[in-house]
Amino acid sequence: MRNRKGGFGECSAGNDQACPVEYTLDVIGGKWKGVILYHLMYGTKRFSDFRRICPGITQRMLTLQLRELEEDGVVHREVYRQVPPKVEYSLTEFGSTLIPIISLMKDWGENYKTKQHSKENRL
Amino acid sequence: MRNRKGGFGECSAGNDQACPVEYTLDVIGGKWKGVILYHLMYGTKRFSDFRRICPGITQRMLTLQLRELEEDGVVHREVYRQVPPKVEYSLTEFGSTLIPIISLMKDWGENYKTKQHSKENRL
DNA sequence: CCGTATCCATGCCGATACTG
DNA sequence: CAGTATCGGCATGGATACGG
Repeated sequence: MRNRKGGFGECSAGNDQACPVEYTLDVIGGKWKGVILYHLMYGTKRFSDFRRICPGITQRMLTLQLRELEEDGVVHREVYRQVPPKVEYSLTEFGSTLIPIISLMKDWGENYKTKQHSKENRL
Repeated sequence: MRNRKGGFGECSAGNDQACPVEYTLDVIGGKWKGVILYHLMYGTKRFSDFRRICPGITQRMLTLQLRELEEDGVVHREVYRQVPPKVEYSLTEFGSTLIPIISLMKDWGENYKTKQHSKENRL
């Protein structure tokens, strides 16, 4: 189970005591999931909103990542049956429990992305 | 720059205002980086320690992930020139700034990995 | 003990075209 | 507007053998 995208490594493969950190990364660590969750923190978004926010992502990938987040119960998908179609994505109550983590990652990224700590720059 | 492993998505590709969350995920989001950082929180580890802790990871991948963490300045690699060789890995001071995030991810994983929130189980 | 080198299968992901 | 379908390149990562 939960092997869909290759998943993140588990210590003691198949062990129930596998690192809890990996479980979390399995939920939020997808290539575009960080961006998606980050923007959902600030409110409901439509499919086209994400396409505008992240021009780099393809329809295919956006759909796949949103579906996985939905599967994991962190994102809610509300379909309005009308023409033209309208779909709204939002954090579920469960997904909201991720907000402290996303916020911390946002803060950390803001603090350190400008400062270069990579080895080559410290030589 | 920083395109080594495909990286995580950036909103407004090439924009400096790209999501800070993605920068963070780029550092800690590698397939095995979560496990590695998780265990380094509790102290210095040797190469062979990781192999014991994570039987699923190959030497190749372990090396690659450790090198990337070293490149990013979050992990320090101490080589003892002796026979048999001995190499110790530890968090740098910079790497320690990630501890709050790793800890939160650990807590979240522990709290929710047992409870099933995935869609199929909520039907 | 701690790696590197090489080969190669898998599948991720982008590009493109098409549908309700 | 919000997707699905299909194809294919190529990076990711496993297996194995070898080096300091």
